[in-house]
Amino acid sequence: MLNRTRPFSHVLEQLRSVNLRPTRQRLALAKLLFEKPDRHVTAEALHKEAAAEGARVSLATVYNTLHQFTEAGLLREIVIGTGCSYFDTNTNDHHHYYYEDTGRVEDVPVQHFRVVGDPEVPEGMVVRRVDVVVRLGS
Amino acid sequence: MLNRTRPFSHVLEQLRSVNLRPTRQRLALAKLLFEKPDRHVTAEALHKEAAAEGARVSLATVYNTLHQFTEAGLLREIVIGTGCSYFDTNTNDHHHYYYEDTGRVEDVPVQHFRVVGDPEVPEGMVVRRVDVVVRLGS
DNA sequence: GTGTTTGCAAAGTGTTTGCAATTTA
DNA sequence: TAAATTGCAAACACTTTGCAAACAC
Repeated sequence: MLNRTRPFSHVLEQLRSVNLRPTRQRLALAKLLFEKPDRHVTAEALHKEAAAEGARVSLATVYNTLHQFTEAGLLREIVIGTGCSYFDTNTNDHHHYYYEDTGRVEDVPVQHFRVVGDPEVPEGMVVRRVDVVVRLGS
Repeated sequence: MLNRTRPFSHVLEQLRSVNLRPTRQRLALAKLLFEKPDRHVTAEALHKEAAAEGARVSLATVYNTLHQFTEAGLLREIVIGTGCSYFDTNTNDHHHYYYEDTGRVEDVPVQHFRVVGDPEVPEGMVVRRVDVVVRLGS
């Protein structure tokens, strides 16, 4: 079993390397995000979580921080419905289950499910990413 | 080569079968959607297209109609960014290219690109759909 | 005529932005 | 102290909704 928790020193380094100051807000959010492995959070959810812990962070800052962390390579943004974005703490190549009833997002164990073949990309185009979402109902 | 254009009589039948009256607006939109094969439209784009043809259809009606057609099985809704929904006239199982620069959506020829493996779905859950989006940049 | 559909304008939702006050290095 | 960051409230983009007038059968 791989431990997917990201060491905190690594988070700090990565923030430094993109010139993001480790402010109280960013540290609080980073703790919530990276102390447990494989999280999939929405901005709203993370905001509530922070509030529940007593960390005062405005919703606007949560949005800004999630995007800054994404640009720094600490998070991956995934879009599932038009409703809202999810942010995934696992930045490795992998796919997702989406539970339509609860809105929950989970990683698909990559060995069980793969995309094969060459997508024959048009001249001058590059594959930036392949997103796979398995929509589950009951 | 498969002709993916949907015969108009079929559209009419399908509307009847779900108790949607073939109104002027629905017919105009259906013409725009199904007279060419493999279209990927947003509500805004379809609205503009209708206006350009002189068909007066309100944006609210375009939204309603797209959803009604989707429920009737004539369209498939695809989500790519949080921005907006695309509606695809190809309801067969297939995947999509997304051109990040232009926002254009295109079908991936299915023989070039497949998803393999068993997604090991949790107890009581059913795979409703697997969405694959290949994001292209330059 | 009766029930359906439309269009408008208003409301809704998730997200972004402008800017003064605050914090960090 | 200079530059970065925050929080608020307003702005935003896309979408949905309530309701009276218009339409289809």
